[in-house]
Amino acid sequence: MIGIKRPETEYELLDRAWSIAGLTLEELALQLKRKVPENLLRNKGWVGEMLELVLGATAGSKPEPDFQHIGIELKTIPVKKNGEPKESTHVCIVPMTETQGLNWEDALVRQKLARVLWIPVEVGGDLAERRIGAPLLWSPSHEEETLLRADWEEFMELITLGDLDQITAHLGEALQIRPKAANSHALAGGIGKLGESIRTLPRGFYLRTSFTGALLARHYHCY
DNA sequence: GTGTGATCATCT
DNA sequence: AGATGATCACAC
Repeated sequence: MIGIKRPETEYELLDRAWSIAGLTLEELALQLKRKVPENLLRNKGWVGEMLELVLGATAGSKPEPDFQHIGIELKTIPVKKNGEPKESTHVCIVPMTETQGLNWEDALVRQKLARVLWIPVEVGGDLAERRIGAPLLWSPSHEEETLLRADWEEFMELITLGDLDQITAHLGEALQIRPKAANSHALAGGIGKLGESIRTLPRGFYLRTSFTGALLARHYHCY
């Protein structure tokens, strides 16, 4: 069964996600008539792309939630045997031009995180044998949103003031900014210290592992 | 280059 | 070992 048709409701999407829970990646790939790669070294996004396919996400690289018609973003999250995430979670590119007057309410990062379908996938060992976990449909709690917003506002102020050199992955409690580019020589538009246009390294917003780990634990621990 | 899907690999 | 900075593939 290949789920190519997009789910029309939240329930339909969640139902489909539950239907693949427990499958190995090999079993999922078989359903999709794909080959499991040897490893993820040159296929870092492979697991995420398989899940997009089977859940009926519109393949594409548009800067919007995967299932915009029902307001849901799909995120696969690599989890260790103890259930904790192994990696941070990329959310979206960081806007670095025309940022003045940008509100949290309108921020793409808020739109994407407003409702997320988390699909945990085992990490480590043979790629083909890793299992897909139980889906979790999540929206930030009031506390979580407050945290995210505070980080975002701090970052956007630095960007708007041209203080890009002050931004490192050490900043931010829930959200962080790290490079997001083909390589360290890539250039994107930005704002200089004098308000002028500059070229700088493209960056992305990421959720810290501590943040996603806490939200997974909060929802899965009650089983 | 931009933005999607992310994980890799090096440094501390 | 964990986190930070760097990198890989693909569509357009």
